[in-house]
Amino acid sequence: MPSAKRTKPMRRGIASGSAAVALTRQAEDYLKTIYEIERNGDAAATTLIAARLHIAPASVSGMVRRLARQGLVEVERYRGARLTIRGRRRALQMIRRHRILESYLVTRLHFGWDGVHEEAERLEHAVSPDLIERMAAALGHPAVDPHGAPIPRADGTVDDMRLRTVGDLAVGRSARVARMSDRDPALLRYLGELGIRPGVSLRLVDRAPFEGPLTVAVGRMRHIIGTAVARQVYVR
Amino acid sequence: MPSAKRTKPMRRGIASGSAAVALTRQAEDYLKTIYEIERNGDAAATTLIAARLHIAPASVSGMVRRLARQGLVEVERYRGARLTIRGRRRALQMIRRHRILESYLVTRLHFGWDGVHEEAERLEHAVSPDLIERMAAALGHPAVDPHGAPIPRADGTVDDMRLRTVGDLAVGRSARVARMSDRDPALLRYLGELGIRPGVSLRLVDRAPFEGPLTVAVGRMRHIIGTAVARQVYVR
DNA sequence: CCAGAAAGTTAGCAGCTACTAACTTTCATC
DNA sequence: GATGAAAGTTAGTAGCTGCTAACTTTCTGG
Ligand SMILES: [Mn+2]
Ligand SMILES: [Mn+2]
Ligand SMILES: [Mn+2]
Ligand SMILES: [Mn+2]
Repeated sequence: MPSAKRTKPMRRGIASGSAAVALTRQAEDYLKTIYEIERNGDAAATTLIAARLHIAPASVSGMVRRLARQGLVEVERYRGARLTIRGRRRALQMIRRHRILESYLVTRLHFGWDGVHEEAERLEHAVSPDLIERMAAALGHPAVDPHGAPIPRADGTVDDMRLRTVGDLAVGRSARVARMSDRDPALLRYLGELGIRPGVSLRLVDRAPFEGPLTVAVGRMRHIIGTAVARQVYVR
Repeated sequence: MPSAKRTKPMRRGIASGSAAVALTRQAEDYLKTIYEIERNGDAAATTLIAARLHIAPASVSGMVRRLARQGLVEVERYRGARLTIRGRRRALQMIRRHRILESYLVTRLHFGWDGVHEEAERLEHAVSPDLIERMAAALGHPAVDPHGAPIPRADGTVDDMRLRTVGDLAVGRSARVARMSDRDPALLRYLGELGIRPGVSLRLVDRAPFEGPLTVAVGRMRHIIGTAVARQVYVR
């Protein structure tokens, strides 16, 4: 029942400067992954991409080459991949879709913030730009998603500043929770139980030596959390 | 960013009787197509499947064999394919997804009834059962989609009776529009302009000889439509 | 009944994506 | 600077899905 099928990706849409080419689901996920890794400064290393996507490093080499052939990344052999302008545009488009979807599903269909990521991870490859913009409009064009992540605008811009984590906080300092990783549902449920969510204020009360657990005050509760958790919670 | 990837389809969900196996987008569309063709009584012929999916007949032979291997269809060589119980269950699940999606997109996100089919055709493969049931609940468990097609229930039952078309009507008889094909956006826009939509009453005023055009009365308007159009409008 | 047309199948090819195994390059450490 | 570990690449394999070309089966009309 589909309207068309191609083995080769086909051109789609009107496309202003450089035409938007149809990519596979996998290619789109690679671009997002490379974007996220590159945010830390360096080119995206094969092993990091592989780990994030739960695939073997050998598989990444092949896909990265295909992406390079399509002009979406630049590769320096044995060194890693960087998005081209076109690649970054596409990555940001996918991230916009993902975050609008998460926002819509949580606010309009009462998804839990811990399960919504997986659903968005699939839907982002199937929605049309039209549907995404309708959802965005229905929500009043939100600036952040349910996990506090900034939503890229339709024009391809984002305010994606690097934030400190609770782990970086000095003892005694307060901060407002800005954002947290949405990848691990169990972590999100745990943080939810602790009352740690975007917008909440907290204070680092104590830090045990040798990378030990941290004591944080949230409201009038105190919680002891591990460093792995503290590194996933971004504050402002 | 996906949680897992497999080359081989993997098992998913809990599965009561026979486990629900993950199928590709293509396999799911084949099952739907075979279901629709089989509604006319006969086994689904290779050429018909191919025409509906816009692919070459030779490609169908291969996929049908794979579906047979998975126990979703039974094939009689040179004769056509029929869904097994499992295949029909899966087809109906996809049709439920498709129609709930269309209903949701039209009523909640103001999609036009002419464009919504294409969007649903992609989304149906990406949504979780959970999301579909949330949408169904939000809509109050609708019985028909925006084109008048019955929505299979979550338990796998449908009221999918065969209907007559406007073309079958005797001159002078009235009938209520029940349903129409949703495949061709241009046809839907045309019917919309004529005021022909599910629920509307119409009367066949005249029929020109030799399979000629039909005159139908809709409200106090009269329209002359071709037989090809008349065959796409189902009445009760 | 039989010949040609229509329908259907098989074979061979290609691209995508993932895997493992084997090899190469780069890095880190002494 | 050598050397072993870590990172990365290539080669070969496999399944899915589509294609065209060539072949086989079935249908149809005289
Ligand atoms: Mn997410
Ligand atoms: Mn994804
Ligand atoms: Mn439809
Ligand atoms: Mn579909």
